[in-house]
Amino acid sequence: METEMSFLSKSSSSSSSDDDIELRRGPWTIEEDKLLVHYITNHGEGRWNMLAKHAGLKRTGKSCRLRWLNYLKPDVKRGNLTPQEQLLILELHSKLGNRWSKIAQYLPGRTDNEIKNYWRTRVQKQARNLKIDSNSAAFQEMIHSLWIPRLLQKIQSSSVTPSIQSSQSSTPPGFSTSTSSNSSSHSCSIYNSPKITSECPKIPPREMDDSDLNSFVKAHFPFDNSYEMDNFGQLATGNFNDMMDYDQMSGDQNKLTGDVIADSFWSNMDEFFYQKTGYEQL
DNA sequence: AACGACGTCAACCGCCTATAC
DNA sequence: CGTATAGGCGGTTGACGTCGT
Repeated sequence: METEMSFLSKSSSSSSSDDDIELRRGPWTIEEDKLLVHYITNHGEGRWNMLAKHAGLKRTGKSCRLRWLNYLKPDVKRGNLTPQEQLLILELHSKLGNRWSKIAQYLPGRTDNEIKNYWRTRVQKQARNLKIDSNSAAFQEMIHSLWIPRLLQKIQSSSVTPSIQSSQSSTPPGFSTSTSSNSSSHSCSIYNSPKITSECPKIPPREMDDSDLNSFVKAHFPFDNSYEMDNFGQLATGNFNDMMDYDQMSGDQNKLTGDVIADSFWSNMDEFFYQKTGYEQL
């Protein structure tokens, strides 16, 4: 790690002129993380350039801010996105486009960076494989008529597993827990699929303000941190102590819960597309 | 075992906007 | 009003891990 560290002369920066210290770049060390967390715990966040200096970090304010928001902040969630979260991202992206920070506002504990990475590595990959422009109407259609119903189905079928089963309240509104016999044909008209259940989340109209979006998300994707913690246990491991043993958390627990669902979902997706569309797989 | 291809994701870059002066 | 600075955002990069051959 340390060997990859590079430096940047601060003299080129217009934001500070007092000394010509070299700024570190590249991966953060545990020591740097500790300094940053300790400083923010005692003094709060903000004024990042000053913070970096006072915390004794040879980093730009921007770098500190990013490290804190995307990694160190206690409520940052780790682990694969749950099907609910994936569903919400698909929905919100269709409304908001590449406004990642806006989308992230509706996914507690998830960062814009994470959502952006998810979109580029998972969703855009599928578009590439299908040779469809991910911004095209055809791809949007694909998402709404195939992916989203499939995700809803996944959510529903996994509602009997511990990952989705609510420990204290009910299944989130918008997701049926009904054990009705024809659940396998579950789909939703709003996604241009042939069959309807009234429990599907309704896509808000194209033009929405923040309160519209908030209402939609609250009504249909009501997972907050406590809900996620209840249901996914170690999945939400965003505190500093846990962060300090990331070696331990690589895999085991995650694979027991939401990750299984997410992994199998994506691993099945290629096959699913092929069946539904006849598109050649690459 | 070695190697290359590919996927993931943390981190950086450059631009834009808001705010202070 | 104009300029400087900080913060925020989306796009991109590159290190590293995994998988297939």
